[in-house]
Amino acid sequence: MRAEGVLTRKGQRRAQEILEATLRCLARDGYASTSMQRVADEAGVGKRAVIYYFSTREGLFEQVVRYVGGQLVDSLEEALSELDDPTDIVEKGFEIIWSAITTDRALLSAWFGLQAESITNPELSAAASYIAGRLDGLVARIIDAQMARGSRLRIDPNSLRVLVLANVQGLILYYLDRGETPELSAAIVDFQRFLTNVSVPVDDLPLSEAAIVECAGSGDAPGAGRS
Amino acid sequence: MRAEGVLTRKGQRRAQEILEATLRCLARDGYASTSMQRVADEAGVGKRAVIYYFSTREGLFEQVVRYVGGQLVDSLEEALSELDDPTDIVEKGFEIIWSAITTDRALLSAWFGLQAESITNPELSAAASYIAGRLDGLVARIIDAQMARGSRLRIDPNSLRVLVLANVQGLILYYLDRGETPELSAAIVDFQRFLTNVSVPVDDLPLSEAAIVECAGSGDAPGAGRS
Amino acid sequence: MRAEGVLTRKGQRRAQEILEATLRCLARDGYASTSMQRVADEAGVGKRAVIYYFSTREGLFEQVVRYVGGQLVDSLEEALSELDDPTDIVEKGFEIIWSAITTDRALLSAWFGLQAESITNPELSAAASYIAGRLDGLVARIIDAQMARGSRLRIDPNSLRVLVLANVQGLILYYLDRGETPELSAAIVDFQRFLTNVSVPVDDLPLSEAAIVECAGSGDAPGAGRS
Amino acid sequence: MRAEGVLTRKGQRRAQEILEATLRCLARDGYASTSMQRVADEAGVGKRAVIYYFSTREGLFEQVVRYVGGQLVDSLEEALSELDDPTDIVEKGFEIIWSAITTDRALLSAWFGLQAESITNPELSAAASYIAGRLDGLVARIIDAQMARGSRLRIDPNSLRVLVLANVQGLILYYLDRGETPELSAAIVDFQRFLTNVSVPVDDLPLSEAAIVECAGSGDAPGAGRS
DNA sequence: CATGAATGAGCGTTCATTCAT
DNA sequence: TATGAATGAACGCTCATTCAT
Repeated sequence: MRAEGVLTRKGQRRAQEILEATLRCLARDGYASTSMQRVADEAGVGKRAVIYYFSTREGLFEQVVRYVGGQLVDSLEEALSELDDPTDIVEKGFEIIWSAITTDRALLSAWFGLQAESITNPELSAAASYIAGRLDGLVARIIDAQMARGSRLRIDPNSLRVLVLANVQGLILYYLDRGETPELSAAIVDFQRFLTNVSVPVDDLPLSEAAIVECAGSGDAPGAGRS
Repeated sequence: MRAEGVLTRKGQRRAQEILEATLRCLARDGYASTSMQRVADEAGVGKRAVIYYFSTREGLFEQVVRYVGGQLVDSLEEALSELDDPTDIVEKGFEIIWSAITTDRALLSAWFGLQAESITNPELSAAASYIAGRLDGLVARIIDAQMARGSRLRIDPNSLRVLVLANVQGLILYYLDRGETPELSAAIVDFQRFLTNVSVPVDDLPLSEAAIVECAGSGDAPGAGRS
Repeated sequence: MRAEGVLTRKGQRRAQEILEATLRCLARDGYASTSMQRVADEAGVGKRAVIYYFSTREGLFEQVVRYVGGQLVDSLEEALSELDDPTDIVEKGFEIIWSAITTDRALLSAWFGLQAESITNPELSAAASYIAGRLDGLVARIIDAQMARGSRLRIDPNSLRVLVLANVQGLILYYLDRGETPELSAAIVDFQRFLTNVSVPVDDLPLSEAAIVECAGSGDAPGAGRS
Repeated sequence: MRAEGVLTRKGQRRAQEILEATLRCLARDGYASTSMQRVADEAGVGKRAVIYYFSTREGLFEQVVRYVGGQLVDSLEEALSELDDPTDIVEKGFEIIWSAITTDRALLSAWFGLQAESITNPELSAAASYIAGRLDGLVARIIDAQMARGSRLRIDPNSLRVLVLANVQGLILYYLDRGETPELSAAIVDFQRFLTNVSVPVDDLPLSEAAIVECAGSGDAPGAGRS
């Protein structure tokens, strides 16, 4: 692939246009139906040009994921960097991710498609890991920052990191499958509560009853039937 | 697609063989490289037979997911039906799912590939929802059973159901991405602990300190650095 | 092929229906686009039934040609049998053939399609020869009848027979290619005049030698029998 | 279809080879048995190449007919252009056509197959008309040349043109159906004689009126131009 | 730097035909 | 007698990719 550093001005613009055309195609037609030909047509260039800039279909999608996924994590990082309060971080982070999901179903298709493919196609692993890696780092840094700020965690930080990532991905998949159901909203709230309560401000010790109770569930939940 | 009800004895056997050949191909070559031709060769039949029984590539994979996914949930259901203790259920369930994952990476590829596709391709939604739906029902039934047995939940049962499903899927994705890392193992243990403690035996009330502490984290975690 | 003699009453009716459905298809879709499936749909029977009665596609078309072509020649024969005057015969014959053509373009498609195929596919020769053979016999009989009636021909009767057949087929092809142009009409009139004048009423003799020689034939032809 | 103007040198050579391979296949296997695959094998190229250059089976045969038919008419034109005497023209023309037929039964199969198909398939009309049109023009030009040279015709020139074409096609069909029988040979001789005598050298006049009228045409035809 | 020509692989369709009942 | 199930062959389309300029 022609790395984006060895291109002329015009070439960069062109590559950019193709990338954006690809996103429009993904949003409209889905992952499997987005062929190089369609992308080329959408971008108003020859199919050959797409190949010239991105070599292969995989290469194209890899760049798309890097491009849009990167933007997502960038905005996450920027938004979260200004926050201190764990509760804020959790809420703000979810808000950003959620709006990205709602806005850009196409990216998700590309992302999960890539992830699924990467299970058996090692060529794609790198691309698939890119976003995951950045998210991973982001979460890790937040956790570290919290700890540096004096919070104590009721859970191993690495384990917490994994759980955060797994929940984000799992909840997204749930959303993609069934849409924004009430129980999903409730689950998100509960997960946020879990995150909030898992970190213990250093001056709150010893543990208060309230914190413990809120950790695992809302007070009114016990005994409620399934709707 | 020739639904599996309008086939002769031989036809059913044949369809079955093709399904199993498809699994072998998926396991060996991955999702993208598994063509109808390869499946046909693997099954020792003509390509035309594959098309005859499953119409399209998507149709084939849909059936594969239904077939293997169904078996997975079947065995889960059977294994869990004999268990009473929440802790046992949680452990046993994870054990079964995990062994299925380890054994059958191919299924997962098909499953997540389908899920990714179904985001934008409505034809596949049904198939993608099938396993999710069965898992959903299974989890719901377990929760109901627990409640019927007198347990109280510290969390809304629907929310719990969503969280369980999201964590299972999220942790699987994590596993697929990075393999079986120590932090993943730790996260699973922590999630299992969360599940165990979220349900309160009716005779344990009022809440003991111990339960609370165990709910969110191991006692030795606080203060630990990232490894 | 299940010859039409070994069928039940119902079977004969069925075969007949299929034959007629085939004609409708030929007229509507043309030779190449008339598949067993389409014929079956048109006839409202299963595709397998078509095969049952006519074995192969070629077999079906062979029967169609025999059926409709036979009817054409039948009507020709009947109409011409009542005529005496050469001029009448020629005019009447052309009229009948021409109306058949105009009416049943489909038959022509089948006929010429078959003829074209039979050039390289010996299986079809028999069918292709059938109509040609009957036409041939018809023309020969007319010529013989004329001669028996005392006419002398200015041309060898076998040669005449061939020229009649060739002109009929050639003019039909011309018509199929360009439609009913003025020059075609003129050519037909001229050909009819040629036919009319090629036979010399016995009581017209002697005839100017020059005319005979220049007009159309070798001097030794008159009076020669069919070989 | 990739018109033969937008190809590279190599591409033109390739298309040519495929065309010639098609002819060999037609000659060997016949029209119906000549599949794109067989043509590809015969030409030693991939099936895909055949499709690339000719798009469809029909397209391929269309080009074959244009190619070989064109060559036939070319050689006819060239050979006839040097001749003056009507008798020579008639004889030479038939000789050339006849040798082409004898040599290349395959072409005829393709030609008449196309003609038959074109009756109901308008896509093929153009191709079917191509040869017919060229032959038509050739005959017309010969007739005009004869008239320009001072010959008078005993028949309307347009009518004559149609009759020539119809007889050529009709006699070819006869030949294809029964082979080279003695009566066919006789008919050809008679037809040639008809052609020879239909044109009256200007210095032969006056001619016996009777001969003119009886021989072949309406009295008002001679001298009429083509409409 | 950029592109048109060309190609191999795969897919899904129609078609004719055979198998088995 | 009649028919549904099954299959091999071919076709023509899209796709991704390579060749050659």
